[in-house]
Amino acid sequence: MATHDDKRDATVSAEAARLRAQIREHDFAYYVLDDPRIPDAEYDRLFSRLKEIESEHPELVTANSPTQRVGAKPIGEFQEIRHDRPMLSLDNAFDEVELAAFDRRVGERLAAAGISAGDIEYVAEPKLDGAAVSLRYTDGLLEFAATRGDGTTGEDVTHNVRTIGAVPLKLRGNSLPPVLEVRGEVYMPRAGFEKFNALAAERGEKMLVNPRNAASGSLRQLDPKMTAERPLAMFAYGLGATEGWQLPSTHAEVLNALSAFGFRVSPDWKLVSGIQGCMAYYSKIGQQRNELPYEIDGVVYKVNNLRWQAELGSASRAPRWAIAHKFPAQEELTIVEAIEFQVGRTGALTPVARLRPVFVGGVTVSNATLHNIGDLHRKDVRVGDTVIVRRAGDVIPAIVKVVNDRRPERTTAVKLPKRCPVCASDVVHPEGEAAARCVGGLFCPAQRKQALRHFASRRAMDIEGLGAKLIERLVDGKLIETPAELYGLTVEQLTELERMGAKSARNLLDAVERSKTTTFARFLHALGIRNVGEATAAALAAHCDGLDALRDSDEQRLCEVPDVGPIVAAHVRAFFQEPHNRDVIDKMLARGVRWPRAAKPEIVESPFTGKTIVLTGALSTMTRDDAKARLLALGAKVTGSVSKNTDIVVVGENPGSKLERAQDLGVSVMDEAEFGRLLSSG
DNA sequence: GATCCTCGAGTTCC
DNA sequence: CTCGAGGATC
Repeated sequence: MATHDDKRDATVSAEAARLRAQIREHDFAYYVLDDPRIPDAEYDRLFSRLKEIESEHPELVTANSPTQRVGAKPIGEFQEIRHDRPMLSLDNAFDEVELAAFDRRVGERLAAAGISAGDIEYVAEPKLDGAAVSLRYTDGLLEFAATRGDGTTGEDVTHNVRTIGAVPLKLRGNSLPPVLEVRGEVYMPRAGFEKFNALAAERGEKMLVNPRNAASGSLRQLDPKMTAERPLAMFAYGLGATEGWQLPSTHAEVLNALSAFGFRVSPDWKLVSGIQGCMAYYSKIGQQRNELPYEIDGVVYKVNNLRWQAELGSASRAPRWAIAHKFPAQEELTIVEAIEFQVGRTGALTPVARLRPVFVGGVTVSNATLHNIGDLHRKDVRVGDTVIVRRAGDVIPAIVKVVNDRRPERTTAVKLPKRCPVCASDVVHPEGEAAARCVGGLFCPAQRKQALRHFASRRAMDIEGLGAKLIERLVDGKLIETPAELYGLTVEQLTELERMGAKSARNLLDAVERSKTTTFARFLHALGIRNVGEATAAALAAHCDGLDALRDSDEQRLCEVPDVGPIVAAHVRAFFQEPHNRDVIDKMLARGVRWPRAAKPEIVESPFTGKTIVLTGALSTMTRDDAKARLLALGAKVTGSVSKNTDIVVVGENPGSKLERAQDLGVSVMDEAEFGRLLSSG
């Protein structure tokens, strides 16, 4: 029966080969082309069938089989690998002047060699923030992978690189070179980074600091199983040593050849000409920077002509034919010079780090909030610490983490002050709450000033020109203590202040006068009752028949108002029970603050009526506030965050994360043009 | 009791 | 914008 078995084995072996080819094709489509051809379940089926065959016929297992990406065992330590051709780093240019100097040097050197180049042609591509690797293929099979190391000798990370889906274990194509060394960047896509961290946080496991560290850290795992779980990818960008292969004549052709071999090459590379071309590319990529699916720290320009590259050669550390044009860093190191506590309107104590000024993401940052005492202790930031400051997609600087190795000796953890730094009242920190608070209330000058600022703010009483600075002077000058006194100010009083002439005084009084006529909702909002913001104030105003009714409502009645529960009701009730508050309100009313009963606005039927709408990005024809007001008038509900209850997301210029979230949830999205059309039609 | 959805509050720099 | 927490809902 030997012949029968032979025949069967041959069939099985053929099936295994066929499965491998199929899986390789699907890997290529998925990881390299980013264009999956079959459902995951179907892929899994092919994969488990191959595993099944291989476990029944171990003799059929090949080293480059897709099942062998994660090798058997963790390694003990990294072996050294010497690069046949050194892995050089790149010189940096930080501005146009340095770039022009590079371009000029290239032109001069070529001219010296008798080459008249004119406007030099460069291949421009994004510079990824990851870890550089060199992959050696012999006869089309991945032999080993090494890190850059010192450029001459790197570490053998083959076991880890094999686990990366975008790295072919076997090259595509028919005529494969006997030896091909491919240089590329291993990186972690942003989405993968975020997903990994979300999962790690959920499981209480260690989180990754940023995608860059994540990539190089992942390559230095001893156990390839760990690396396999990291969502890594690779872009190929160049060649090392090659044997038995006819080199193309330009770098652009090299990139195309790498694509043909089955590597993923940056889809954003471009041929540009001269400095103008480079600068145009730089600003275009710079604009896209935050939307790219991976993190970059600049762009790279390489002389396209390979013969010219050879002519230019290399200095000791870096080639003369390429340069990295860096973006301003989005993450920088700096030193914490002090940690202070600010007191907010509600008495909340917020720790703020005063930083040695540092240039991050295009601006100089000197302050960063630490949110609350819990956050401060979790990060354990201390005075004198070196910290990583980030100003990424979001605008607000944040302290990412402390660099522990650089902590000076004899530092102590920051303690929550026992007394308010402004008024010396007690500080309480209720169990289970994030915020610690000064109990001083309006006795505390900080809280009083913040309360007044809130009262005058645009979305409350909208007193033009009355900002933080002026309030500070009015309170310190004992001209006002509560909002009621605002409505009794005189020109004579005001002009006694430093640098306050008759004209400025008149302007302020006019603004105060204008604010007297307002709406019930704005007035309620302006009072600054705890947990009563704009929306809740509007709900209270709509539900209660005037101030007198609201003043005397008990908690049960208040709870009938939508969005009001026992906690908010208690705050509202307590506010109006307080004699001082009643007094201040009465004074304001006596001095002319009023809200003419607005006729219930006729709701115009429109495509937005009854819909829940979220606005994101900047609109060109109106402000977001205007858009919101018009939508409200059409009977729509405007909220701040996208959820599955959202009907429409209106997207302006530079939309934030809300657009992404809308796409995730399948919420319908509308651009400004369409939005404007529907608004005017309604 | 858990989960989802909103709202409120606090914050940075130009 | 982000976090925390109150309210609503299942």
